[in-house]
Amino acid sequence: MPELPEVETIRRGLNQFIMKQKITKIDVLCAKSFQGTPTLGYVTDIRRFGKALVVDLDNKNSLMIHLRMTGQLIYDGEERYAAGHPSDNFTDKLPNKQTRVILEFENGTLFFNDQRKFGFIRALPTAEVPNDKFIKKLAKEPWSMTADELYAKLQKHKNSPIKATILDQTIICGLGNIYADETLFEIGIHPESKSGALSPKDAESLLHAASEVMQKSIDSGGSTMATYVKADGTKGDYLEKFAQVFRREGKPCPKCGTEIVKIRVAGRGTHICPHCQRILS
DNA sequence: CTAGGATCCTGTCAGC
DNA sequence: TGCTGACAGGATCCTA
Repeated sequence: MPELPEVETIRRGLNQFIMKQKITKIDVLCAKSFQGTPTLGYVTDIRRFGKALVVDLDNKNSLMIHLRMTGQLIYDGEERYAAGHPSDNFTDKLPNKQTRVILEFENGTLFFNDQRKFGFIRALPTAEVPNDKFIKKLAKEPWSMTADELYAKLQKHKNSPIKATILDQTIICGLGNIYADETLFEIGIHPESKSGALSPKDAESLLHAASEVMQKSIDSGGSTMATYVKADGTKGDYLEKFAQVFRREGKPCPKCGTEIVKIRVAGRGTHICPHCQRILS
């Protein structure tokens, strides 16, 4: 679930709360959620690779964390910092039914919650991080990629719908279901368009839109996540104020007023303006 | 090699 | 009320 902007928001939050702190104990409540051998030490760095986080420790080991669809990281210390899959339980008493791993720190506790158990924490030597089978395959993030590079990849997957192509982290890194829909809306391209139908200029505007959409979300302090449950416990309007099309089916397109429609593309729920987004051919 | 569909798992919601 | 199927902010595996 969390896409690049949410994971970056989590990274910044954790940087504030667990950097230089020592992990004193790790409790694995669900074996599937923790790969490798738990390891204790001081946090020396918190890095992000696409949608994955890597917590480096001073003992030459690292903890790679991938939240997948429903992962949450909630730090409970003097104050609580919660981010990840949005839900009411950000304010729950923890651990709860969805808590899979508990990392104890000197001054607080980090809970890894994950309803569907698709996410995981993986312990590995820090030196092996660049060779990790997931991290190794990641493509560049949109702001680091040239239009020529993207265009070449689109040609390589010319028969796949463009939405499926930009969800593939080995082609372009960071987009998930929300930002893919938002990006394609911004550039007025229908998600079912074949990737090969995009021109080099389309590739350029896609990169630009993807960068802007994700950067805007990061800049708003993870409006999509961290502020979802406000201090008083009420729900924030994290998607409402951000999304132009995502989960806005039945509502008017912000550009032209046509009703937004939900369809299915590449096996995922997909939101479009049928007037602004035409199928390229 | 690419493309498309099933699959991992739990929870919620719409429809009967 | 209780059941059923569809679906979910991701990625991998299997098949054609």
